[in-house]
Amino acid sequence: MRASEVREAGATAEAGEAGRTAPRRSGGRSDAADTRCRIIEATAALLQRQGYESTSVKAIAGAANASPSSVYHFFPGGKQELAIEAMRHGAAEFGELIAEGLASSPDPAEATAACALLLADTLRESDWTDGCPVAVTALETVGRVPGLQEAATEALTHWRGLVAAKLRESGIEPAAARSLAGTVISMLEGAELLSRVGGDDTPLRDAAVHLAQLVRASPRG
Amino acid sequence: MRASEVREAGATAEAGEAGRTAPRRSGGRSDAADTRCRIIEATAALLQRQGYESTSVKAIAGAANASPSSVYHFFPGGKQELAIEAMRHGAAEFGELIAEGLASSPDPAEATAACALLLADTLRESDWTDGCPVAVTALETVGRVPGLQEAATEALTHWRGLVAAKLRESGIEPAAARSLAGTVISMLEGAELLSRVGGDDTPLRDAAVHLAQLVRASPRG
DNA sequence: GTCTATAACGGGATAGAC
DNA sequence: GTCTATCCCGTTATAGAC
Repeated sequence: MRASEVREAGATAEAGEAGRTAPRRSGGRSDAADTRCRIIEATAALLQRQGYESTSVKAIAGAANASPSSVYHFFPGGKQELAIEAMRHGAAEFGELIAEGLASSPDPAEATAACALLLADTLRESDWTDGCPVAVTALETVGRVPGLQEAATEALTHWRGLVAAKLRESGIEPAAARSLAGTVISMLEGAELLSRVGGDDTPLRDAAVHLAQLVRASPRG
Repeated sequence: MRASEVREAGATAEAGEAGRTAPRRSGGRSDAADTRCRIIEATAALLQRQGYESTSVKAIAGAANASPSSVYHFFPGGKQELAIEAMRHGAAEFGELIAEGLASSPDPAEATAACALLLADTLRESDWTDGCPVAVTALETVGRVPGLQEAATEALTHWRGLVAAKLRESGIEPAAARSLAGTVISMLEGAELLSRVGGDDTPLRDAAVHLAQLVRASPRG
């Protein structure tokens, strides 16, 4: 989900109370699957911005233009089940963003730097709200909501795999590629944290430079 | 605050209900300043582990062996005011940890790596609970609790300053030192996130290797 | 300064009509 | 499937006794 879409969804939910009570034309795209999808997307956006504890089921329902009981209808496991599914959804989209950055150049150093710059642009253009969809929720619930921790670990592993594949394609040794890819994800996560908290994308831009340096210096890079 | 102290404090609070209701001998160290201090330390420990939203005033009072109204007595601004002060407290201690790591070697590359390894040990030995005292709370409340965001920014800036000073001492050019120091903090934050979520200190250990590489390659390093 | 008690509110979750 | 209404609980914060 792009930042603009998130903002639109939020605005619609806030301003569109009339739309919720008014009968919806049945020829539209508002079938069950669509409602379920809206709930997941709204949850993903809220988790990305506020994390798990600050996001109420009521707020999710409001943002998705649905009633709280609809949420429990589609997700009998309640907030936890929904959050897990939403995290997977957000993680997949974030993975596409990383893949887009990696694909921007055949040179692995430039591609890695491009990832950091892409995150910097996305974050700044969203007024420092659209960061990693996993970080806040994962840190908040580590050791206390196993399903979320598992989903977060899968996401981080997947992203690392994307980077590692790019590094290996470029001739970097598999063991070095794996380790370096983990460091790339660590750096992106940390720099995004600093950029978001400070309201300044310098950390992500510096990360781009230093990541490129690291990749260039790696064996067979 | 060390991990062992945190655990002791928690255990005391849970098992020591009798101690709370029993009259305390007035010759002890339980004066007002001490109670206030216990509240701050308990809050810092809980913020570090669970973040802001998951930490209730009741839980803080329990962990500090005090009553909720004592909390409001010392911190009329309520949870926010207390959290800000606790974050500053935790940030100062974390700064000492970083300084300890930096002081462990005259070589800036080894010193930086030592920081990452020190965090890895601290985190693992605390069963992945004692991470950065700022990260969770800062991410959770970014854009919504300005005082906390400000305290977090101050902490991150301070830590970066510690690293930058070490780099400059070693002859690295000031501009490069500043930028590289920011990247060091980014990497530590990100690697700690990955280590904590994954329950595996490999990211922090890999970060140690790659940070040392970066510092060695920096101009005049 | 610390206690007990409670107000005021919002949270997650459920029941049953339609 | 979606709505309205509601239950129960935990939360922040305050009041007043001691």
